[in-house]
Amino acid sequence: MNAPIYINVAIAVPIDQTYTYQVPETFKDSCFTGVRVMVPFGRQTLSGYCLEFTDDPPVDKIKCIFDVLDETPLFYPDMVPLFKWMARYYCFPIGQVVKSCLPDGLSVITANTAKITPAGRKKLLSENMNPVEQKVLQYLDKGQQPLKNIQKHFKNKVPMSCIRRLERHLYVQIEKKEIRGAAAPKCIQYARFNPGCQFKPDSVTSRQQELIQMIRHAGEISVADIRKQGFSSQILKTVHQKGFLEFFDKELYRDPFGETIPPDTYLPIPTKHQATAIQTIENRIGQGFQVYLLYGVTGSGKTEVYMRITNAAISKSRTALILVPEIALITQVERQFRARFGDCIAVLHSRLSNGERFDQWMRIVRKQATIVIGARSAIFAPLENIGIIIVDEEHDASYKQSTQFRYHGRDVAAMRGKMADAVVVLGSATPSIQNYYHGMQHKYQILQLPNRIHNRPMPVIQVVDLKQNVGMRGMRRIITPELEHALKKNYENNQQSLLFLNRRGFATLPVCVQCGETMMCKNCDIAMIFHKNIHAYKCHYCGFTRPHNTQCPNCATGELKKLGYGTQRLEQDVSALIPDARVTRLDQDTTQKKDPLSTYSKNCGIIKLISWLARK
DNA sequence: AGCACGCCGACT
DNA sequence: GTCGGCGTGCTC
Ligand SMILES: [Zn+2]
Ligand SMILES: [Zn+2]
Repeated sequence: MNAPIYINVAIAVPIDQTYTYQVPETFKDSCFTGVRVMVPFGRQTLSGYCLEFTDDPPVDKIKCIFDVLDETPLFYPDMVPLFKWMARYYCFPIGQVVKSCLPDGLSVITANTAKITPAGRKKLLSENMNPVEQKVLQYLDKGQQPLKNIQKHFKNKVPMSCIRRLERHLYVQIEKKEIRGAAAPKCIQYARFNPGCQFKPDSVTSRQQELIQMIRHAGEISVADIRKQGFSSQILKTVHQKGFLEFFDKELYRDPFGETIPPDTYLPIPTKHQATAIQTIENRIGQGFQVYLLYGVTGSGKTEVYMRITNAAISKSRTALILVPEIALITQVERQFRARFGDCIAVLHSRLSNGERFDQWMRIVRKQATIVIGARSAIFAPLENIGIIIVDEEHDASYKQSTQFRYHGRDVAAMRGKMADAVVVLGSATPSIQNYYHGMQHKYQILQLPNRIHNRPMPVIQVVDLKQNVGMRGMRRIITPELEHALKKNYENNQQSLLFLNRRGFATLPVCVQCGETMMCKNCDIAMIFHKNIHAYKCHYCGFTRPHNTQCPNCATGELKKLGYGTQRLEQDVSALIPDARVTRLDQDTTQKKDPLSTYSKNCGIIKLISWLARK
């Protein structure tokens, strides 16, 4: 008789505790740290995460797990101490910590689902029944529904007791149902010639023979491609039934960017400071935990340092994790890394679809990707044996999650690095005070890149006091003579100009000509912004809109004057100022696409990017 | 978070 | 009596 196996399970409920379950013999070979398990929890059945094995159960009454949901663990055991640390440090229930660290769309939800019974259908015909119950039965007659949906459908007007009464009278049956998340590896059906068959050309029609020839020629080909070549699904079915070809599923890797990037052909020679930084970090990889603060001015070539030290980690058989604050920047960094490292890169960020994110996650778990580039949540990527964690633009506030589980990506990075004996590199041209202090205290080591690459001079900065424009109207308040001159000079020299303005929209201040009040959002107490493209006022906080001809809500009759200067207006005015220049606006309204910076890096013509990139 | 239990007032 | 509203406590 083997000793019973116990596991500690974290369940995504707001309870600051794990629970111990027994693993029955049937699951002893499939239950690992990092898989999800279905467990009985009170009267419910929930999915939980297997965190660790244990020998001594804390209480006497130990239940058994019902099922193991994953073949492959979703994370490696070395994440468990990090989960526990985060749960304590950020005061967040451990089950929900684990849940928020894993990609969305995996959670299996079990819902109490109500289903109408034959007796219920009969009752529905008899007509003499409580109207509320009748409505519920009619609703369920169209198909079974989770209890929550019933509540939602009837706007909480149906008391639970009513449903329970229906159950008691056996008009409905209530049982627990699993609703699986949508994210599963996307598979494509492929066909190939069945090598085991005895192919007799005279046993098929000429069209069927064409198909077989084509498939034999191709080796393997997706069913979708076969259909594209004009073969019907019927003919495919027939040939399959005759045993000449076989179908198989191939997992599709959804490349979020789908483009091939030519490899780097030459390596830039590092500057003296770069070389020192690279050497220092490289020597440390594999020698234990250390945080470096890479303090490099803009244009000093931090990315080159990142790539060199990533390469060092890879050649020491370790993995690398690169955190970038903005999704827009991920694309840039990814392109450079892909050019040097090829396909062993996974990308994780919030704009991937659940399916794409799941694919990337599993590529990392299966060690098909050893370099991960991503935004904040990528710090939880299931990499094993991490050699280096790089946090680019370390000072950036978007590393701090500001809802729910309020972790700080940069601090978690430091802790993960510490637990994994990895090297952590925090890069910034303007380090955060906290980390600079750590550097001064020699807790972190500061590496400086004081010069720009190729000894390019630092940009000339001229501060222009806008107070000199106080009396001006329209664009002259914003575009000073100095700026106009600089823009025109750039245009004549065939160079780009970038203009930054931290106000989205066209007019940012709708003021009533009659009473002088500013029109605020009725929900949010901030000014409504006029947007030219939708020709309406919009609240940037809640999205509430009002039509363009809205009258002052305060005095009800006053016209609104569109004051204040936003990016759309700047775009219009600059176009008027230099009519031949190509002007592109880059703000949240135009940046929704996955690759906003591509135009920026490709076009060397005369482009003005009027924008506010950094933060909403 | 669910879900039970239990107590109490408002109805048949 | 019974229904249902809500406060309290538990979940391996
Ligand atoms: Zn008014
Ligand atoms: Zn609003």
